[in-house]
Amino acid sequence: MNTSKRSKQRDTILEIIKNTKSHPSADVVYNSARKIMPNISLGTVYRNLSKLVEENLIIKVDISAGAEHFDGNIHPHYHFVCAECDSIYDIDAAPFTELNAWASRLFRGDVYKHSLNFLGLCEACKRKKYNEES
Amino acid sequence: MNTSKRSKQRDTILEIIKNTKSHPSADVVYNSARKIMPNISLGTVYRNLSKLVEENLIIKVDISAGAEHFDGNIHPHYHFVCAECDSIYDIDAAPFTELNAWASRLFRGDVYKHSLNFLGLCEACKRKKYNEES
DNA sequence: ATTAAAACAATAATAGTTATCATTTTTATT
DNA sequence: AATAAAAATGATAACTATTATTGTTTTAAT
Repeated sequence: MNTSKRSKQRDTILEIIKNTKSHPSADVVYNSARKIMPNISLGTVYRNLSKLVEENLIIKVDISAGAEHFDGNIHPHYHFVCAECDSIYDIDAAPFTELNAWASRLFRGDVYKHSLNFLGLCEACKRKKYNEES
Repeated sequence: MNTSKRSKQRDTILEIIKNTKSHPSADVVYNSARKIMPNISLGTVYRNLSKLVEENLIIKVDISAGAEHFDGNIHPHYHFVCAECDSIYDIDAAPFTELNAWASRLFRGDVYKHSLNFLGLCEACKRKKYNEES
């Protein structure tokens, strides 16, 4: 009893996100989608991104950036954010599930999950900085 | 050689944040401040919050909420966010400094720091839910 | 007291997102 | 294949959070 109807727009949006590791924002998805469907509207992109998140087909990256970012990798994992270029990268490692129990011991309340973000300088920006200095 | 001049507005804003554990947003700080200085403007609140963060007198909480939230507790610590009421709580425990080295091993780039947020149900919402069910 | 830098209040502008609505598409049923 | 109800769409208005602008006031060093 799924109350949603398929649409070319949603399929396109899902495919765009599944085929990139760049954790795009709604606006970036919109511009990619327009190359395939020039008449797609920004509202449609936002609506479908929300729906895809609800359906657990994609995830919303839990970072405090200006805009929301989305991830086609739905396996639990952490993220790295570059302080210089704001790029988001996946950390390819299994999360520390025991952290939830750890927090439960310190806090009166139920702990459902956690998110762990690393901030630093990515390889590309590191290289750029090195070249500028030399 | 500090290029900033003191103001009653900034002192008031700092005091408000230092005297609460509620991790207020700019808007909440603005409304608190207006009770003390009715003519303070919202722009002044935003400007001073940014400045206080720059000066490391307060921190900006690293969560992906609708609005920014600020914390007078400048000691490194993690946060708990309630999925029901969006309240933010401090986790009173020393951070796992070794996580940065762990991430460095998995990722080509320099890791400066990390932020760890727990999501769950706070004690107050837990109690509320329990009373509704009974 | 003078003066330049900084901060201010008021408000306009911007970015990101959500809501509205008339039209089109999907999908289940005939 | 035709019908019809539900859902999705494009266009656009509205909204929320934040930043920028500007003329005036305050601060603090001389």
